[in-house]
Amino acid sequence: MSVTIYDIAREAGVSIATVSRVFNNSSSVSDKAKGKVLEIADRLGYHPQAMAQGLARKKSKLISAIVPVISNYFFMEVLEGIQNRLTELDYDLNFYNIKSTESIYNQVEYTLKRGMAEGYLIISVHFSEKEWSNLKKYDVPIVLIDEYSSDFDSVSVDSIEGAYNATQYFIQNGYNKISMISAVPNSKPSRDRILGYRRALEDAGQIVEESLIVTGNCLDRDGFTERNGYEAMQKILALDPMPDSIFCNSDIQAIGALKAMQDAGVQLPILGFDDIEFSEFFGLSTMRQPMREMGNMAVEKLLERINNREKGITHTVFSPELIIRTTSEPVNVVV
Amino acid sequence: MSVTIYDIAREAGVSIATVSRVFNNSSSVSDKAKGKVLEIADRLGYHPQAMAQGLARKKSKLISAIVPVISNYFFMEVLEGIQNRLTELDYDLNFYNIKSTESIYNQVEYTLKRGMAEGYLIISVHFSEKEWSNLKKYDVPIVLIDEYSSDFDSVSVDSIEGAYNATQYFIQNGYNKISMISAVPNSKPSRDRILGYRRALEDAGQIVEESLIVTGNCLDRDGFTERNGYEAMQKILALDPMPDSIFCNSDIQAIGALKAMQDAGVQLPILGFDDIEFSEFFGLSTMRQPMREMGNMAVEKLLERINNREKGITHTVFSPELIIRTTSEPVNVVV
DNA sequence: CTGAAAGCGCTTACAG
DNA sequence: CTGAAAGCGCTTACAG
Repeated sequence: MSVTIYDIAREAGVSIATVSRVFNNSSSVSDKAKGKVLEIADRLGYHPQAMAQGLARKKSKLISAIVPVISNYFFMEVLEGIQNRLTELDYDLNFYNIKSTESIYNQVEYTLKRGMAEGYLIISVHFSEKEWSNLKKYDVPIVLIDEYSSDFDSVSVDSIEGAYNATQYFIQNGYNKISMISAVPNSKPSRDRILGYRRALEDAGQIVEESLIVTGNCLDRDGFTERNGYEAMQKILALDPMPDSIFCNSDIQAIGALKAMQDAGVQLPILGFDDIEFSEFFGLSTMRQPMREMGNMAVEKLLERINNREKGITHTVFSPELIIRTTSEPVNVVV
Repeated sequence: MSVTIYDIAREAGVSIATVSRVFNNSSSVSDKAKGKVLEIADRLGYHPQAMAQGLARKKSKLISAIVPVISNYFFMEVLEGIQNRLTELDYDLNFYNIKSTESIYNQVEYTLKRGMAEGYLIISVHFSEKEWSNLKKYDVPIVLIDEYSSDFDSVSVDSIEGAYNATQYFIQNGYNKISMISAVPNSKPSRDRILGYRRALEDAGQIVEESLIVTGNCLDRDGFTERNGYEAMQKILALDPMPDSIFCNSDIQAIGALKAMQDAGVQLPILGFDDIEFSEFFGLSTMRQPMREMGNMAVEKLLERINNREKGITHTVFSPELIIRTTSEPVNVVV
């Protein structure tokens, strides 16, 4: 059996309270007692048990992250930011991958109810305002990442602004038949990016042609895949007349689009969204989302919320940053 | 304050034991009592608290995964396999990202000591046999993934065999100046793959030229990056005479290598290792590691171990599978 | 089928 | 600086 506070108290000839104290270095303990306890604890390989501490303290030092699917560059990088900040703060991270076979809402609710963590980070899951406010009743600290609800703190990127600026970049460079590769319509980021694209065109006095907004047939992961981008680009290439440039929903789709262009022997300027690790390598121009920073910031907010349940709800919105590399240039260098 | 078993017992006019029983559907409870408890629990939003259950049961329903760095395709896919199997089994997953700034051994040891989880999955971390056996003293269920120690259960892929077969593929197709892109020498998988490469050449009576085994200058992530592959390929292209084919340590490096070839306007047959999601899309021929399956299998083993601490230690080794797409062909189609 | 009670391993006022 | 004691929220023989 594992060694407990009792074992080491007995051996050291002190009370369990004293043992507990040396491991919490809370109130003062005589050097003598401390030394003895530490020595014995080390010899016996003792370590406080997280669950018991959690119960007694009524806090688990545990944060849960809930993501739709782990193997996606965006989540991965956000998660890395989260995890790094959390270890610095001596918190553990546990995470839940939403299963696509069951109701997302139920899964999130279930996780929240279990009450294992002190707080929750919910990434890229989209609910109606009604659903979000339903979740409020669990009265547990939550911060949303890449999503918005007036009921919870959130950190996200301004997709509309990003799409607007990306589109404007093309406009300012003289393009006037700008196509957009989008994703599934019920994806919030995708909708916002379409919105930004539209506004930029309208503000420039260009008309918005619905036929220029396309997505691929493969709708896995809401369409955020190379395959989707490849298919979307094939559709674009079949357009007559062809667009003169492409703003793409996500880098991963842009990479697929680049391949489609290459296979077709065509080169159109293209700009992505995200700036995943691959992008720099491929020379992909893009709107960068500061993913790790978002993860960090979300942790910060969550901890503040945990320490002060009453503070006002805040929403942090990062402005994405336009990164011009080669693919957005007139004669781009495809991979 | 959150509602407890006491609140609902009081309201239902039963003992806390009864309440507990309905939530464990262990022994029998009268339908009447059960109904009342359930109704009240639902109304009050009650749910058993994981930590208290953990303490009382002396098991946490929690498994920890320890990985060197989360944002890497290999880990991601393995993690996904793990997570999926775990939710099916109603276990939670929490994970630790090893920080590169501190001793890996200390970090692992610390995590083990905390004793929060019922078992641990340790992925791709390399220790000496001495270090591994040191860890044995914590007497906690552990299974290793992509790593080997005689002290613990493990699941991995036969890198030597994989490299052997990949190299042999080129040999059988008439190549006789096969180059290899490797990674840092202290990476076990890389070492094994070099070994397999060597043996295949030797068995075929070809001499092994050390100058043909190259890696890039960028050693982040042990060299498993596009950049490293790009740099390595540049070195290979500078060789005189040039090799006639390339076996590459990892798909991610192979993607970098493909780009280097393209930038140089050269096409040499190349074969990777891993079969990450990108690979199919790029037409990359490769030795597939069944990453998700490995994750699944590791979970299976860990649970068996948890339920039977005394069973014999086993090592499961998957044979990687040769996937021929286009890049290994004489005139390959680079992206 | 059900309750009283002990126990899981720790923390933390409280009193000294 | 230190101990006795209550409490964290649940589970589980034990007895009925």
